[in-house]
Amino acid sequence: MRKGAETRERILEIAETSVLAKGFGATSIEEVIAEAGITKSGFFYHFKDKNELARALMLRYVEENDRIFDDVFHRGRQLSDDPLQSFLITLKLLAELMGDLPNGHPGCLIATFTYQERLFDRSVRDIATTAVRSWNGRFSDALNEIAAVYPARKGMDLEDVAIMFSCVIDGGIIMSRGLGDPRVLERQILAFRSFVKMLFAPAAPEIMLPPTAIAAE
Amino acid sequence: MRKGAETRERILEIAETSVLAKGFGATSIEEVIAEAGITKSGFFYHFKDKNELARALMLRYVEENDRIFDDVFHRGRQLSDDPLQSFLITLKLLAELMGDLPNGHPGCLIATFTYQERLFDRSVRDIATTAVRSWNGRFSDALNEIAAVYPARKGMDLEDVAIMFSCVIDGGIIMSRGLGDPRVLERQILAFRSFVKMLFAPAAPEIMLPPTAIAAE
DNA sequence: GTGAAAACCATACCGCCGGTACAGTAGATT
DNA sequence: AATCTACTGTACCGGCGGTATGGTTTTCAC
Repeated sequence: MRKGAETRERILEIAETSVLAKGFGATSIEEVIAEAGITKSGFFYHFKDKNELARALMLRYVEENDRIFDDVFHRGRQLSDDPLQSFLITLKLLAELMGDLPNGHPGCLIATFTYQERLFDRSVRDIATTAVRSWNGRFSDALNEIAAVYPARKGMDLEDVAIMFSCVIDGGIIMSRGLGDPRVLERQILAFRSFVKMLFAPAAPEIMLPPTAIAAE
Repeated sequence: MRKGAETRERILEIAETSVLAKGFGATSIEEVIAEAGITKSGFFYHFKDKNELARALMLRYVEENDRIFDDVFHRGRQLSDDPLQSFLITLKLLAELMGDLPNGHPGCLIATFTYQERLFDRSVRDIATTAVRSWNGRFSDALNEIAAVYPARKGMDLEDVAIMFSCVIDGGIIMSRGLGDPRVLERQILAFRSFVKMLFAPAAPEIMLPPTAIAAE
């Protein structure tokens, strides 16, 4: 029982690394089981086919990410009562988190999967869509809370700004890899953070940095 | 000779569509040749192995993208002498271009390939890296030209802003697919455009829209 | 400690695919 | 007429996803 969960977890860990490096289609079960030290029968005991592996990978990734966002948003709210400061702190914490990864961000499973959608059935894609919507909703809520206190610049849809954050993260991961510089992602999140600051503090930036701000520079 | 180039092009077109939908590893040569109406021997006459197909796809994609950027930057410069207006027009043209695609953007080959790097040899990856650097350089140059005329906000590295545009495009493509809404990409480019406007026109937005601006709203 | 369920292993097999090899050919070019 | 281009046809190899089936060990509940 516990041992079964451990093996399952090990399979998922190995598979995720491979998927993020070669893609799902090029990730062979044989290779995964070789690294996990089990047999093919052992693999198919845990996952009835490759699609179920995909679904499990997706679920695992989404849950892990939810935990991270929960944590970082929670700490942001703890460190300031002001919604803007709170969000800026959250962004800084996230940037630090990304920057502290030794070999850069391992990659976003959602991104890989959207570029291989034809390989999965609807259930897998639905998990991804739901997760993305929920994360965007989180950012959107945070921005709307800020806008209720501070007047936002006109002509900017906050929903689009929320989605842009997801774009910057996924794009930042790709650019980090493509340019071979792991720090790009961290810098991108901080650049986005600066834009958020600009968005809500157009005229007098000094006013926007009350002494309650802790992590905000 | 001409016929050979035509067949080669047809193979590349079919392969690219498949790669963007299923990934490179899951794109089978058999499937490509079936759709192209040729035999396996015919395929290997044009490409000595799958890696050479990857390289050809990459080169083709990079060249096509270069042409698009050449065109859209050129038109931007034609429509205004002011570097800021010129860049804003370019961004708007690009957004329109993306929005006019009937089924949304087909996908960025660079993005797929960076998520499948282990499948390709160095030459393919080098093409991608060089291309990304050159595009970022383009945006960076444009931003620096603007900064020479308009004072940019402090605390923002223009290099990061340039890279962010690439992030927004690649991220926007992923989000468009993931959310099932092709218009997300267009909206993201326009949102980034608004940020650029904010970056260089902090105090008085009205001044930044002289009558010379044509496409700028 | 025993019995049952969980967590595997061993073996054999199918069909598809990437890739190689090699021989042949229709049509355009020179 | 000879040559080159752009293929077709056939045959083969090994690896992989996936199925099937039967056996074995480990773990846990009672």
